[in-house]
Amino acid sequence: MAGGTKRLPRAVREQQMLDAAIEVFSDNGFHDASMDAIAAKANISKPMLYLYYGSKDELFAACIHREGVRFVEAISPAGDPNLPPREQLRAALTGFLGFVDANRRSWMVLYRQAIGQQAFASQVGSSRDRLIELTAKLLESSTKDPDPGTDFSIMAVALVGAGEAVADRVAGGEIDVDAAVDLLDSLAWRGLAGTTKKKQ
Amino acid sequence: MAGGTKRLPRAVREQQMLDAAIEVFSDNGFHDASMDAIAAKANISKPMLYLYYGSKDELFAACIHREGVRFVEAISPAGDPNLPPREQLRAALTGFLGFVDANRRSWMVLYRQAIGQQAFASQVGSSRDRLIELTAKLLESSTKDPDPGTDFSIMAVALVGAGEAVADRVAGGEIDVDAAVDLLDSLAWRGLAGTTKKKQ
Amino acid sequence: MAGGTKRLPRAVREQQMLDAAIEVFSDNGFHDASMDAIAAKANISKPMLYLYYGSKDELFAACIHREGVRFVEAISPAGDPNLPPREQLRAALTGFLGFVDANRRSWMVLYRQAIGQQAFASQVGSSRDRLIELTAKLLESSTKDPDPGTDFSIMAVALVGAGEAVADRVAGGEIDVDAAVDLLDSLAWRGLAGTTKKKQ
Amino acid sequence: MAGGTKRLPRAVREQQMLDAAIEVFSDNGFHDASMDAIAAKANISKPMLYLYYGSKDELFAACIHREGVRFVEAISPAGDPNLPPREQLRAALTGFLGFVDANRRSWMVLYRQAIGQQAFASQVGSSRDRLIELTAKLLESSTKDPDPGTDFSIMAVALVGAGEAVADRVAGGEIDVDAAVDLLDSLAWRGLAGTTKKKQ
DNA sequence: GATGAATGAGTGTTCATTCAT
DNA sequence: AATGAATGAACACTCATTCAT
Repeated sequence: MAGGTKRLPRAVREQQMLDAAIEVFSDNGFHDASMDAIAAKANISKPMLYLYYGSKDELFAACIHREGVRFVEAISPAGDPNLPPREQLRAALTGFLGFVDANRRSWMVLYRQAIGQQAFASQVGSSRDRLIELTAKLLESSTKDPDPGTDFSIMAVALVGAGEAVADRVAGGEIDVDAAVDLLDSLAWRGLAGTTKKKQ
Repeated sequence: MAGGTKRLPRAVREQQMLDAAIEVFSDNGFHDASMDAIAAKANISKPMLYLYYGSKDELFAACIHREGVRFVEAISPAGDPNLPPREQLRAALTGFLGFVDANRRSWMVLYRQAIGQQAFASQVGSSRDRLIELTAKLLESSTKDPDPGTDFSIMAVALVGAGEAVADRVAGGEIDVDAAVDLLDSLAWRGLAGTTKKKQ
Repeated sequence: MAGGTKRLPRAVREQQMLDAAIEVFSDNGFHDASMDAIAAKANISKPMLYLYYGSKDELFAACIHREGVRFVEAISPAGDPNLPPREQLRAALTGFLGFVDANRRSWMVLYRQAIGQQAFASQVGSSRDRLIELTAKLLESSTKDPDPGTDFSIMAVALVGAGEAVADRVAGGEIDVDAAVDLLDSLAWRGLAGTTKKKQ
Repeated sequence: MAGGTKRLPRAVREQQMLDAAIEVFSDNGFHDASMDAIAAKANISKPMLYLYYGSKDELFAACIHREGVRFVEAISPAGDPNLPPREQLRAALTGFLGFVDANRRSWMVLYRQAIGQQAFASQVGSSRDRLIELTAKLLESSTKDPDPGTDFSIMAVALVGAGEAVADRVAGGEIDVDAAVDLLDSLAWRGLAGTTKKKQ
């Protein structure tokens, strides 16, 4: 305890810090998260945080980055080109919403946090943009005979937006992942028609 | 100095302050907006802000409130029950996106800001929830022969989410209001089918 | 109400203001008493306070002054030179403690307040000094054959100090006026001997 | 700058801060003493004050506490039960007035200050109450054959009050410690009789 | 005579950030 | 490699005080 400053390899320390940071950031929001609190939670001294990350902003950026990577990894399997496009989209939705469900606090809050913190909006934007692009491609490849004027990337924006809104409810525990996937899948392919009595 | 700060009636000052506050809040985010900056922008002294609004939080809340009211007013015409439901939805979309287009900075950022500011999330949430409810009713009344299990309010969540995402692009000038309205309208009724070559 | 600004003669207004000021000062202490609160309690506008008293300090000084005068008036009857000195002292004690008992909040707190507020200590001091002088004279005139070196004014300081301490308890309701008078009277003439079983 | 503010051990800094605080509080009174001024006088930065004491109130409380302890220590020797009670009282008076004489500014003003600051009155009150209790015991044990109804604690209140009043004069340099001790000692045992020519 | 409107100046408090060890 | 000690710079908020009407 007193003086038990374990020598840990850099990589481990880094994760330890990010874990602590994410927890504190998500609990308190960016501004109300203090470096003191993060250092305390990570069981290290404040100067270590600065040694590793340079500033609060950079630390937050690192958090967003790590979560963004994890997020993309969670969705990537959807990219399996052996599946038919529609299955791919479904897989992507499942990956996305499953991730949100499994990482409610750490991701959701960071995500919503970061969007509000304009200094980081662009960074979140890049993760999101990758998601949108991926979605756009899926949409395009799964649409036979598309109207030539169709802008799939804007369609993807809308779908991802819908996905995010639904994800909020998933994260809030108001709806479960499967129902959310069905809803979005249906919305994508049939619009409101999907709410019409089936086969009747 | 610059603006000749001369005794104005209360109502005028209030708007002056809110205008300034919205500008500063939207430029800097809630936490990075200082009361000093807001007072300066409003050409008044800080104590006036406190006299009129009591605290930074209350000032921000007042901003959200005013914009929320304006927002609802902008969309309300859509409620005309003489129109067929689908026209109503279209009118609502036009009202919504038109408002965002016309009040980019003041609304968009406040909106995104407020969502990230946990203390205010609930307040924004209520405006948003009203919007979602309204949407849900439109969806329901415009769907003939609905599947009995359909949860229109979750559908509405998704659509509003899509709308917000598209609205971001509208506010960013990346897409124009009409195209956005078409897109969301199409998404609502036909899903991706709407991107298929028409008349085919 | 709205606009019912009664034209009151100056003297009345002054008392009204002082009453309000004393109440607020005694409730909150000098620093935590705001001119706003005083004006509100006096049912007048703040500028009136300034018109009549010039500043918060001067207002407080006026409070102390008025209460000081009242205080001295309450004790003065003791000066009746027809009474034997010891009766005079008893009358003075009764006057003093009776005043404190009857004006707990307004006097006691102001008094203790003012002593702590060094800017006003001297002013309170003057009321107090008059009291001490009076006491000293009583002591002197009632002591037959005094030791030539006796400094009655320091004796008076001690007695008045004892009186104030006892007065605190009177104001606090912990002891009643008569008991307090007996105690101090006894202390003055017999010291602790006064606590010895009588006539035994 | 002036003082070469170099990393000092906690204990040292604490005293440094309290010294400065006491000086500033006693010079200006609680409210008019600014944390800035205290920090400046202590040759440290304001955040240090907050790091060590948390708030202005707590800092003031710490001042009162430290002085209170010193005060009690100065008087404690009087508790030597080998001395006859009357000697004990004399020793206590000497301790008390000697302390006041030696710590004029730091104690006197703090004491008078704290009494006026309602938030701290209770804290001072407790020190004072201990003093009163101690005095009451001394009085009781030194009175042979007391009147059964005698309330020594009220007697003690009066005596301590007299002591405080005299202490003010001691602190003001208007009377020296020995004379003050004689006066109070005499007052306690003989009342005004003590001013009568001795041996008569 | 009376006041609503307005502010300059200051206070306590916090926090990201950096030395000195 | 690691940290306890220290601070500069802000910020929200308050209040006595004064115009302009």
